Amino acid sequence: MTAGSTGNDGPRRIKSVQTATDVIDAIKQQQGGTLAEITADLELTKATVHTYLQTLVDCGFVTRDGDQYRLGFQFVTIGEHVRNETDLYMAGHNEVDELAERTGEYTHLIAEERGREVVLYESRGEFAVAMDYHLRMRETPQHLHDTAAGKAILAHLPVTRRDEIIANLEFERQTANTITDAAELRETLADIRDRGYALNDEEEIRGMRAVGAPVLGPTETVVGSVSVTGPTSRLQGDRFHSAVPKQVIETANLIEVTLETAQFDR
Amino acid sequence: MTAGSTGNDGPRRIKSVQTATDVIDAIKQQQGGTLAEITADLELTKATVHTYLQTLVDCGFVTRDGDQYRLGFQFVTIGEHVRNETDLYMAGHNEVDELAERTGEYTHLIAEERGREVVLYESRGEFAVAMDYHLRMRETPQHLHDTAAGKAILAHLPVTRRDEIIANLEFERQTANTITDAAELRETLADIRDRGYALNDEEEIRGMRAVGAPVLGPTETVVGSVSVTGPTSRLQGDRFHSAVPKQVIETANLIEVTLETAQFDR
DNA sequence: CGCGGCCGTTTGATAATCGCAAATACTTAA
DNA sequence: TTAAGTATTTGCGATTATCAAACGGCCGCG
Repeated sequence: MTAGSTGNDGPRRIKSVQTATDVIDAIKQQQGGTLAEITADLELTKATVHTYLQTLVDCGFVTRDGDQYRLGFQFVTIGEHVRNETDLYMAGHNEVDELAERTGEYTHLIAEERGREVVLYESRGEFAVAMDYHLRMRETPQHLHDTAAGKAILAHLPVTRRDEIIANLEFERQTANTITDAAELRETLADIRDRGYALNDEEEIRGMRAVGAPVLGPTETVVGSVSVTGPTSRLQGDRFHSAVPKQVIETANLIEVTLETAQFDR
Repeated sequence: MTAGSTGNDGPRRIKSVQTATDVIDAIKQQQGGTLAEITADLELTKATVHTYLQTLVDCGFVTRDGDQYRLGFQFVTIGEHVRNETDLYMAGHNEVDELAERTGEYTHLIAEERGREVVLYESRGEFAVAMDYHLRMRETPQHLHDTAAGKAILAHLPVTRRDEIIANLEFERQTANTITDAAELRETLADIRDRGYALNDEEEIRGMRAVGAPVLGPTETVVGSVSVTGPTSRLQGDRFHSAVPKQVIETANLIEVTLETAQFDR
């Protein structure tokens, strides 16, 4: 049979690059492993995976220590490069530091990519206790519907993108408060647009609340968001519904001004 | 002529992955660009580069905004993941923060990979002035011979690796003080081993000094280093040659203890 | 001591893929 | 409208990736 008979339509892609991505993902999820272990997660031969690993080591994406393969520090340095190229990060990380100082809680600077939230920067206020969760959230892009920062962004995206993202949401329940259907989410998003800030009332993690505000660009397009996260015991009443929202919005506005004013050399 | 006649020996590699790496590098160096611009840096056809870019976008390594291609935030999140998997980072970043508080200067936590230094973490003390250089050093792996942290690592690497790295050094002169030949470097490294700490006296950047100490693992293998960097005006006399070195070594030792004690769950 | 099992590595062969050239579509400017 | 610049698609031949199978190294066990 001919090659074309497989019904292989669609735009053309480089299969080897997709395979390499699979290999990288496998290493990432296993937190490093031997050739045999990595191969087990991939529908490929040991020999093939071996060739990919050698190539990725050459290119610096993977390191090898004995028979353990791990992701290379190149991801750290390129990641740093990407952050420093991002106007939102350059304009915002100092403000987010100050917000952490003023509130004493964890603060985050968030961007959106492919319908997920990306933590560009995290700052820890003096009352913020060590948590494991903040590692997870920085490592893996989270959904946009169950965090304050995510909802703040989602609320201000262009309608078409918003609809597209909502349509692809899985609404996995994290806590009793997680929003689990599209209608409820849309209502909440309308509220957020009216108020100018988003709340997360133990919707992602039990015992944790958060306040988020969008950072808008010149043409009202949302470029990201800022948020404050802390235990429900400290985020209550007036502080949760008025004082902290005011501070978060103020920070977001300051970042907006910097974004429009400052020239980030390119 | 037949395909085999090219004398293509050497270990087998996936060419498309190497090409994808070239594409990523081109985007990185141009700080993003159009298809035409990226193609100009690569000995490939526009059509070919186009297919690679589409693939990389699919895989999340590249984002597209209109006709501008940029590296994706996936590098940020994977980079974060790699850092959090690194024992040295988990054991050291708090100590490096404290060192910054105590000295008031920039402090760094450094690892080594492929003969270059990688900035795992940077902390800014209250007297540390904003610098552009610290962005550069975090983005691009630096050589090991012209920084305090680098020399501290190099001094304690196993002889074979050290010789290998020194043999591949280019000794590019950065300032009047840069060490520019292997003999001089070896002498300095011997001193560093005797003293237990490394100095950088305006060898990388004019006006900047630094003190670095190695972080050693259980079997005396070096796993990284810690350093303090500041203007020569503040790092002088006793402070440069005794007080700060003492603090840097203390921090490195604390990290060593944490590394041996703590169980980083895997 | 030698054997079996379990790694990682190499290799031959061929189906499948990549990469170029050229054609096509899409945008903007004049 | 044409023109000139983009980005995208496609046909096709040379190159390459992939698998199976053989190889080599290491450890533990009988």
